[in-house]
Amino acid sequence: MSTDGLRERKKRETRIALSWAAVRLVVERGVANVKVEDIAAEAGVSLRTFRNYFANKAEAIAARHLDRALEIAEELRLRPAEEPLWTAIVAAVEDRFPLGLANGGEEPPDQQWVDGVRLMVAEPSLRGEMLRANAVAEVEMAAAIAERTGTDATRDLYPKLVAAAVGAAVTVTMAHWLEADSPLAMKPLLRDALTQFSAGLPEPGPR
Amino acid sequence: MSTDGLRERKKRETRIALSWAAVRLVVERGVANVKVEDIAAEAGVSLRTFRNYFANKAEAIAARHLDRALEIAEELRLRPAEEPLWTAIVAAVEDRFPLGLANGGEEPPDQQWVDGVRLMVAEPSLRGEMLRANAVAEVEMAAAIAERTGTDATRDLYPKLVAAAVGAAVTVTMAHWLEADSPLAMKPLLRDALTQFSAGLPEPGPR
DNA sequence: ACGAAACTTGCCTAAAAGGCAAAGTTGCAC
DNA sequence: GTGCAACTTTGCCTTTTAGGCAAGTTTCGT
Repeated sequence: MSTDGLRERKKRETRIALSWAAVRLVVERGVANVKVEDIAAEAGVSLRTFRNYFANKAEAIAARHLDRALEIAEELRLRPAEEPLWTAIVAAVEDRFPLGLANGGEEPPDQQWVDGVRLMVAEPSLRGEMLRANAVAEVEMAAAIAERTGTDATRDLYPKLVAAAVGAAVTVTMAHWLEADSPLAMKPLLRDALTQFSAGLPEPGPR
Repeated sequence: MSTDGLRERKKRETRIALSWAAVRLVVERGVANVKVEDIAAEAGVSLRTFRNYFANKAEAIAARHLDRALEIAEELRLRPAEEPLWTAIVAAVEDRFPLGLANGGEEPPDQQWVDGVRLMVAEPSLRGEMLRANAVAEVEMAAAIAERTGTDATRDLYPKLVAAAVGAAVTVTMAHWLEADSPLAMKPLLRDALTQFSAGLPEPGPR
């Protein structure tokens, strides 16, 4: 999956170094107090090189998010073809989601980090960029779904709708999670959101 | 709905003038060949005033989209409370959607305009901003849905999921429509997308 | 009609953005 | 291994964006 020669590997490493540097600095100091120059310096490359990789701060920051979303699509492709669609989707998401959000999803993220992330995702430009990342990944996701269901990624609405539902489930879950005062468990929320999308969202009966 | 005194009205007018100017110029010339200064000039205000209204080009352009999305949420609130949720949603969307996309949805948009719009929405920064506009409107939408269904906009996932589904339906439909070679009718697509979200997205049976 | 509040504008500085070409690396064929 | 082609990094440079601040105008409420 990654013996592409030195050149490719270095490039990926630089890209990741830059985007992690961006995230770290912004979570620490707030987006307004980080210059692109700082990010480049932190990652050990020139400002001009930063611009070869990313058009702006937001894109650099959202790159981690994008990569994760693409991995979910990739994972979906790797799942056995016999597996029912939604089973595969839930598995793919839960598998690859342990969000690069914090370190690797291992240790419980400390409060300072969470606060920083909250501030970060509240930033308008960032939100847009993360949503865009979702949209990019949804194209891959839709293609994977089309393959798996024998639908047509170009002409049919279905695979696009499912892909969009997955993206929406992830987005809504993260938002809900970040808004909650008491720390919620992420996985059950995610599973719940995906299940509701797959099963439909009929109006809840009058109590 | 709009006798808010001169000040408010002028402000709204300026905002709209600016964002239409932005859209027109960008559709004509492409986003790279339009300076913020040009937009301000076209709308008859100073560059500095532009910046009082919008942080950047993308935001100005997406403002039309945002306003439309907010109107849909507003319309949902106005619908009779007895109407079933999804009936009301479909009606609200179809009612307010005749996309400011072209003139007002009346005349069939001419080819040059459609091409321009295609280029415009292909622009990465623009896509992000439009998605962000959706997200902003979805908050309102979720609140309206929560009211209507007796759920809690803060604690429950349901209203957020439905709002996200509406946003996704609109986005997917527009993308699908813009990608199609032959001109498709928008309304049936929209209705179809919404219906699928409400009813669920089970894997299509093997043919 | 008058003062408070809000809006517009110009001025100014810092930062972002991106074209271009020189210098440095890596990959590949021989 | 050598050498050339392709790609990457970097510095330099110019234009554009972004936004703080304060002076001048317009609108609002009483």
